[in-house]
Amino acid sequence: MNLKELSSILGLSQTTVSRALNNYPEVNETTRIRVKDAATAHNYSANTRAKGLATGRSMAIGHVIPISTQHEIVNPVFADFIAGAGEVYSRNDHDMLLSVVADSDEERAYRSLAAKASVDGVIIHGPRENDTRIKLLQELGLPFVVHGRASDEAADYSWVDVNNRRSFHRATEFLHDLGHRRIALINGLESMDFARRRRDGYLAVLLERGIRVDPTLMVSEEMTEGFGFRRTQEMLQFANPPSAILVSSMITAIGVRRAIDAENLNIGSDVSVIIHDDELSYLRNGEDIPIFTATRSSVHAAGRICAEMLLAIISDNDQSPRHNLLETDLTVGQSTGPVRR
Amino acid sequence: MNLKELSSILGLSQTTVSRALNNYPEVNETTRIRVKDAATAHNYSANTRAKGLATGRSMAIGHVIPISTQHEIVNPVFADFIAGAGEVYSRNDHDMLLSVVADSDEERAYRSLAAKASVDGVIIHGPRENDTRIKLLQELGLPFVVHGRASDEAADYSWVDVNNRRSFHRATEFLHDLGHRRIALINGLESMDFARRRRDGYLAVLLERGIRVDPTLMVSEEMTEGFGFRRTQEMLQFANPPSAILVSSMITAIGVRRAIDAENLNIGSDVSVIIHDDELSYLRNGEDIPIFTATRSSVHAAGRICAEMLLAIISDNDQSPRHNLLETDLTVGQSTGPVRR
DNA sequence: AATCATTTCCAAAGCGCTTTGAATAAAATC
DNA sequence: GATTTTATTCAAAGCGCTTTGGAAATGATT
Repeated sequence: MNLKELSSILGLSQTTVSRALNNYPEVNETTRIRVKDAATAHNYSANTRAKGLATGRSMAIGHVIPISTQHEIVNPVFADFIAGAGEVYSRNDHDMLLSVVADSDEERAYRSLAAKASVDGVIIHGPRENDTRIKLLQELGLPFVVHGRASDEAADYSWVDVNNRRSFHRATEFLHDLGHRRIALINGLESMDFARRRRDGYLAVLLERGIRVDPTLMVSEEMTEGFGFRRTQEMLQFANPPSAILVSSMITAIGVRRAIDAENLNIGSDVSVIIHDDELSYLRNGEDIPIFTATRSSVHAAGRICAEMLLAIISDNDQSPRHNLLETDLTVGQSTGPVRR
Repeated sequence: MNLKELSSILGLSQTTVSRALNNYPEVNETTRIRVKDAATAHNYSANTRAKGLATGRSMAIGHVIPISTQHEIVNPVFADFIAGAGEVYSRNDHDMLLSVVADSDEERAYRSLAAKASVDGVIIHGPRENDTRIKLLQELGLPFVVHGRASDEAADYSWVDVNNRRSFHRATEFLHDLGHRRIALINGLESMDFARRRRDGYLAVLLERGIRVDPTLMVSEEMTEGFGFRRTQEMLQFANPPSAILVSSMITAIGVRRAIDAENLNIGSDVSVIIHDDELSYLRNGEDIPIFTATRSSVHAAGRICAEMLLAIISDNDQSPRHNLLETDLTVGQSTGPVRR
């Protein structure tokens, strides 16, 4: 069923039928209703590609996902972000286009999206050190929103980010206030911007409060469960082990917990733990009382906010950069307590 | 940059340029090279929508994802599946189109994909009891592959599935051989086909070996961490608690472990645990020696296999159903041991 | 009744590509 | 040297839609 058939059934021109369906004013309301009913009855929807060709818009948003496990992206956090963004797209009749590409092909993927005009905009995930994507997209003239920020990018651009620095600053202060002086940081890859900011927040407190920085208490890697387990296990063997641990992800924290349990130590009393909690649907931080004391910020909501911002930029046709800095909650759970003397 | 511009730059007709780029034989090799070089130089790629309109193909595969947390889909397993499928799509110049929709809109989403002709095929995730999607897609004539199977669907269709029944049958036997008689099953939602099959495998062993089925040892819900924790905690309070637990997911198993640890019991010696391990990138089941004894099957690989099957169906233009039943490995880890007397 | 403004509808052009059918040039055959 | 084949190239139609620039019909105004 296409426009031609539908309009001949209705005895109307394609013009009128098209206008009726797209809610243009210059069509009689009676006719409009008749047309819409017929469209429903014959299960007609305008062919995406033909419509796109005619309007010059694709009604789709692209997400380029590097395949490598070196990146933070094929991880559970991603599923929740995508779910949030996808909700917004659907609600606004947009499609979500995912490109899973090898790391080396990332730039090419963006160029191709732009050249083939297959999307109206893109979301950039997990900005890194010396990220070239922002500059590239500005050159390509493809509207975009960054989930996160790129510290060493001079140009202004639209982003949605969590206040990672303040978040970890507060968490570190909280631990210090409880008397902890040996505070470890189990961070994400510090080539990722968010991880750098978290480290900065952590280091700032040590500096402000005159605590010596111990590099053996700072580790940074891809945020897997195994990483959390291994590094915690190691640290607990130290002559002077940490009394508190700051962990960048729920996933990693699960490994941290496993290591602490394996040593027959108690979280909260023997070792305090604060995590960053993205509020993952499938890995909730407890029900009423949080399991872990946490800096909390919903990545699902972040997905929604990014998508809304991007759609607004596209429809307003206003490329002037927008920003949204989300603050985290510091929610106290059962995993922190005063330092043991 | 479009075809018209490019061909006028080259002093050739659009026909020739198009044919050169699409590797048609009726074009001089010298010309082809000249054309391809120019295309690269001017960063030309054919407009997706125009190409699609002309060819009648979208070069995209759709995935419809119901939003509700009642379903198993916005979960970490999904991220790995998508990554696997996406790899295959990229390699074959296809795009992946994600539709995140409310549960009630699922059917409409498929109809719309078909009517708008925006994809060449779809993957169906997580078939359920009385799943209507298979029938619907057959009516719509949209090629598809099901990840999983639908027990109560009479019609034949293409699927890729794990041998869930045999998998849990073997796992249950393994526990029984170790002397366990009180074996609990912490399963996914049993409205989901895979969960039903796992239960069947489990129940078959009890029947075969003359063990009384205890309904209080069988629970079924969405596979979250919290679910695993709560139910394990409850069961461990029983007068006659389980000595072994079969868990349908790594995520749930993390909660199970938390509950066992909280009781100061030891996994492997006090309580044996076998999980189903999807080999999630971010939640590996240990490095060399598995943490959990597990029935193992990579969901990432399943994504690849589904995608390959679907692309083959589309390009061979052969709708005759194909099947792929994947067997799991039963890998012994540190979480199982002989029953304590 | 004549004029003008509104409302409602339509024919046709155009979006950027592929593909059919034909034309031209070069090579091969007689 | 005339004719047929083969190798290259091209003009134009068509994919299914939107949108421009009328045209026809209706209603309001003089």
